[in-house]
Amino acid sequence: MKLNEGIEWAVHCCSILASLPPGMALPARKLAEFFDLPEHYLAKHMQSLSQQGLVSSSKGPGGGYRLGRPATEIALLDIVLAIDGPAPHFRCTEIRRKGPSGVDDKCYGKPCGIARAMWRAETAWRDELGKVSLEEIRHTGLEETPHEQLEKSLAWFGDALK
Amino acid sequence: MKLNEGIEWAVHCCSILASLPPGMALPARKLAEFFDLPEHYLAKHMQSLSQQGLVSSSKGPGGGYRLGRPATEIALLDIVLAIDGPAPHFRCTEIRRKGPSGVDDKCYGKPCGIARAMWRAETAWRDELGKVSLEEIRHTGLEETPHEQLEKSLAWFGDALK
DNA sequence: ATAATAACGGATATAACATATCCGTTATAA
DNA sequence: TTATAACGGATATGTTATATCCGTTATTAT
Ligand code: SF4
Ligand code: SF4
Repeated sequence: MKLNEGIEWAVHCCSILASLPPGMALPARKLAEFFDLPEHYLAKHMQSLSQQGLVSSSKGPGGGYRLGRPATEIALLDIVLAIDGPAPHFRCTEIRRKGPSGVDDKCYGKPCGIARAMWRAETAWRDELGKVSLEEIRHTGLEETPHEQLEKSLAWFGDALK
Repeated sequence: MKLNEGIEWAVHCCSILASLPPGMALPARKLAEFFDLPEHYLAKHMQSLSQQGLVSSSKGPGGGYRLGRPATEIALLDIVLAIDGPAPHFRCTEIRRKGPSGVDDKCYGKPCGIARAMWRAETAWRDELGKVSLEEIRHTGLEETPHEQLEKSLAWFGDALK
């Protein structure tokens, strides 16, 4: 199993948006250019974020994306779910009731212990992602980005926003 | 993202093997029949379990699979990893160093905060799966299986093992 | 007004991966 | 000797992820 690559892209983009001066917006085209990503495909992911309200969009020249709410109120989990969708990773197909020993569907109430254990693990995963705010991501990112790159980025965004 | 369906199959099969009388073995053919699964594909998954030592196999008539060690010493995590493989679900592609602001690779030491957060969540997931033993799965399964199905299963396996 | 920008949704095309089958080989028990 | 069964490799099929393309609408700048 492999997680959608778009998750990585989306988190990076949100982190950039979180550092944007208030009132400013960045179009998908610029974000794609900055990370060297396929423009139209990234745009699709940005639209997913927009549908979830994580970012707000504005059309036309000077338009683009900005955060939909403060970075302190966006969890890593929100971004992951926006891209990955809400479906649980483990989906039981009820094989217990198949085959020669299966009995009537009515006899099976709740999902079995296997499914419950898998879902517990998934809940632990989500909980952990829920604890991390975009603001933390942004802050850590800023601290750990090489100085030289920070300067180049600032200059580049300066041009882009002009 | 969707987890391999084989995980569900494999856990169910291991749970059956855990209830097998000592010394007995079940061939993949019988397991597939019992759960109404594609025989050859299930066989592939059983081979994965075998490679990891979770089950031991014996060839020839009367052969098949049995547990490779006591059910108390097999974790749900072991089975999941045997089928799903050891690779982490989140794989960062280092997009931070791409694009116009990227600098030399030497400047990036450890993985960034995004990757670390994603991996922390995955660790939480694995930890949760590591806490569940196959013996618990088996026990819970036995308790929650409808009476009628238990009887049918016992009869069916009685014939199969004869 | 007009032209350029940009989000948006839908329709593709392509690549990657999961699912499933098939085959030949080896080992082993009846 | 025959039948069973695991094993590994090759292949086929289906489904999902990845990526592009198009037409439309909204908005800004000229
Ligand atoms: S609910 Fe449990 S027993 Fe039923 S198919 Fe899902 S995992 Fe198997
Ligand atoms: S290590 Fe972090 S910054 Fe680098 S590509 Fe992975 S997620 Fe992005």
